[in-house]
Amino acid sequence: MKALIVEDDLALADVVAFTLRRAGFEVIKAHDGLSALDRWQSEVPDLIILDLNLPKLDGLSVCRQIRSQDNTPIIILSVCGEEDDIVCGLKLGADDYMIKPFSPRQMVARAEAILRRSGNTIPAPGPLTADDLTLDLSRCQVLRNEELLAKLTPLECRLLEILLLNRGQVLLTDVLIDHVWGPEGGDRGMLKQLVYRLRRKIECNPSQPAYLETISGIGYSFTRK
Amino acid sequence: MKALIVEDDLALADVVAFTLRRAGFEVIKAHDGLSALDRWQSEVPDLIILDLNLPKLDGLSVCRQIRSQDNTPIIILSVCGEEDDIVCGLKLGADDYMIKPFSPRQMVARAEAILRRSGNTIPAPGPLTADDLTLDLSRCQVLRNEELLAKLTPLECRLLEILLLNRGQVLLTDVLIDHVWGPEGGDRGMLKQLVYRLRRKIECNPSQPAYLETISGIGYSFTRK
DNA sequence: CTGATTTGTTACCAATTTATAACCGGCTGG
DNA sequence: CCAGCCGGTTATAAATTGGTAACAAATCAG
Repeated sequence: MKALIVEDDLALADVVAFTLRRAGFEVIKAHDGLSALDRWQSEVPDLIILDLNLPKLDGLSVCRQIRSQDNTPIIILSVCGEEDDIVCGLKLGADDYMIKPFSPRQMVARAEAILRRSGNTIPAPGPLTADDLTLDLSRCQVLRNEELLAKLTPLECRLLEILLLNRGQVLLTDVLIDHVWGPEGGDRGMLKQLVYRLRRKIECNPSQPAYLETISGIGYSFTRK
Repeated sequence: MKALIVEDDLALADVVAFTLRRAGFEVIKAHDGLSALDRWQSEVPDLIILDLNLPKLDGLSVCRQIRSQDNTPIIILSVCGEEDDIVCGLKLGADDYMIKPFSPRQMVARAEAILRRSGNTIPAPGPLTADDLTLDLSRCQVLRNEELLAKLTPLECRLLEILLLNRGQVLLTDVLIDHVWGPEGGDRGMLKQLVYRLRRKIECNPSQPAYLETISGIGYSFTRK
């Protein structure tokens, strides 16, 4: 299941991308209206998340262009106070809308609802593994080589989840905070603390992490050695 | 006995499906009006649960179409505040209606009432077993190795039922609450209490449960050891 | 109506989880 | 150099959670 995110705010685009990836989507991005149409034609996504306020070509035009050719499900994003644009977008054939700011969970829920309506099946997220580690999300447990390594708390579980979903990539501190606590929910101190506790549970030698690497000043990364 | 569920909210459709299956129905689903008619013609269900608010073809139209050809029992679903639609649906020949949210039990009761009225017999659910335990739903009794272990109260019975139906899986507290008390019906305190009482009846050592495992912060699971 | 059973409510405790603050060493930019 | 930031560590406080118990309210059977 492939989703195209069209959003000029890079930070927001990242949050949306990670959230959808976690829900099992393959994600591609575009940061202006023209490249959005490019990507749409070349990649043929199953779902489009479309910001209305875009450089080069505004979201409503993108919406109209796409609708003139097929009915790929579209969720439009808009800031509070632009109700007219939303109505306009829905008239142009968009399937749903969301007002910024919104919670990642809400977005996944809407995306799934729309795909369901358009007759698609929702991908089932498989077990998360990396190297010899496996994360059992339903039980909040980490296994190493099939055997129980540690029981995680709900927050630790969410942190490890997003790290594993994006293993090998560097995740910005803000992105991590957003995913674990939601918008307006956490700060760097709390993340520092959470990383520390997670390392103590999953690293053999927590002071010299083998899995959870620090990228100073940027964020963290789950590295496959 | 075959039931067709027409509902675009997949989560709700699942709950309804689950409930009817437990009551002994074979269940098929449709998520929009058009496919509902398809399924109805191809599967010839004995009962239809029909949401009114549907994509592609609305519930009232579906109802009219079906009634124009035969009188398969129909229960319509509607959200609070759409009384007009319900009246309209009943005029079109629907047999009963329910306002969302509703409890699963209520739905089974209505379904059985309608089938009884139309001269059908109601299926008898089979016994549920796991490990050496057997739950006799009709008598609210738990057997261990064929002999009586405990008499359960109706609520305890419903709790054990959903746990056994999903043995090995982790069930979220909210899911359990919904199944036992219905939406808007219970809270975590009541569930905690119910689990406590159930454990005292079925566990050899209630303070170190062998069957009913706690997944802290998440929910419970019936584990087969 | 009476008594037993079932269910809901409240309180308490222990354990766990999460938040907050303080300290330290290293690095960096001025 | 050094002031400030960053990240790791430690300690402690606050909040949450789950188990237990006692009791009140509701329900049900005789």
